[in-house]
Amino acid sequence: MRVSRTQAAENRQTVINVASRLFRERGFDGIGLKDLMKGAGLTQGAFYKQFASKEDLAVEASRRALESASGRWSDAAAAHPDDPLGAVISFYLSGDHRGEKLDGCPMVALGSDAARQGPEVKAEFEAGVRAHLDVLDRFIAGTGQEASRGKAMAILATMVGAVTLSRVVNDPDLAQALLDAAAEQVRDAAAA
Amino acid sequence: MRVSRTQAAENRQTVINVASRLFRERGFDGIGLKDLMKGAGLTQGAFYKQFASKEDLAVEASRRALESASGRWSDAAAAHPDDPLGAVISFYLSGDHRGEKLDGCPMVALGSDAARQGPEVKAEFEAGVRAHLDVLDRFIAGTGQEASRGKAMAILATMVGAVTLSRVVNDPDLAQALLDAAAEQVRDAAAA
DNA sequence: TTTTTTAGAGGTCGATCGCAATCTAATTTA
DNA sequence: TAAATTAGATTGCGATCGACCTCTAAAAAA
Repeated sequence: MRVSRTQAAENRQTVINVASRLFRERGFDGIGLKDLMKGAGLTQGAFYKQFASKEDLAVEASRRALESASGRWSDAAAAHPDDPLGAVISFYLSGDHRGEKLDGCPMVALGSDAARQGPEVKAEFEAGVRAHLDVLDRFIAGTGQEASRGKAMAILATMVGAVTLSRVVNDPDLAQALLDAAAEQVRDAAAA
Repeated sequence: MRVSRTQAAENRQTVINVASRLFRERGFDGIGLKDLMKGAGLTQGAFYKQFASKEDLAVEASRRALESASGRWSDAAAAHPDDPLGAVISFYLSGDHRGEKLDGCPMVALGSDAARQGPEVKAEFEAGVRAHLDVLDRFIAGTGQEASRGKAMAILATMVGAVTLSRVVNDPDLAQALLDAAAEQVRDAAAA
């Protein structure tokens, strides 16, 4: 089935979008190309006309997921001009976000996996980390840009760690307590 | 080749130990039973005499890894009675620990993976999280046990998140900055 | 107590059977 | 015609299991 040039380009984007979600849900090793393509409404044979390899797709999907994630941060902040940082904290450290395995933060969903990937995937994560830090920087009560950068790093680490931990425990109360404790510390740190 | 009862028990422990390391290095899905057993000096056929399934082994290996990890915290603290918390922070948020994929913290190495596992694996991680929190609790300048628990949770989240992030980026300077920023915030939080 | 049996635990090797990633030939239509 | 997609083939590894073997450990017999 031949498809128009623009349609083909759309298909490519669809595959990347689907992959960015399914990788988050099941891990890079947890989903095969067949299911991945099926999720995009295509068959596996079409894969290698669009991507060089599964790792190539992992790179594209990582970029897409990270961009989407930092975009959500910017959006949340923009929607609450009175307290942009508070808005980011509230949504990120929420029970809802804990449950959002598919669309949630890729640093949480794929952090351990990304640490085992090649430099190209890591480069995407590195860019994503920097983008998130930039968003935080903008809203932190910082004395100088250097002090602010350090605060942003600690805050990002706390947030990522809290959601990660909240997902590896069964007890919902413990999970919520972890999120709450992190939120409190992050608010303090940002204000200090 | 039949072996003695104690030898068999030893073999079982060896498999668990090897698995606790290889799972951390390559993820639950990243290593097969054949290589796992080879690492223990046995053949794959012996596996099902000792374990019901790969998931069964994942549970045992998770427990082993978490116990070892919280043990390291206790040991580090015990070795520095003057500043137990500082000792834990220094070793955990070090460049060395960042590079210790095999023996490092399982919450970092397997956090994303564990979130996708069944409740039995998560139960081991939950117990591990609680054990780590207990160690922190003991050394935090806390007003009451409740305030201290919250602090411990935020500190643990920050530490886990920082090492995770430090491993998903390529740039060693950024990685170190993340660890340093987390260490500073954690020290402040513990003293507050 | 000492010897002899014997059940079966713990092991090896190899088979199964499905799914993985990857590539090629054929099909379709812009 | 030629680009885009497909179905199907290939090749290899995944978890799991079964047949068989060896000897330990515990019971039975001396």
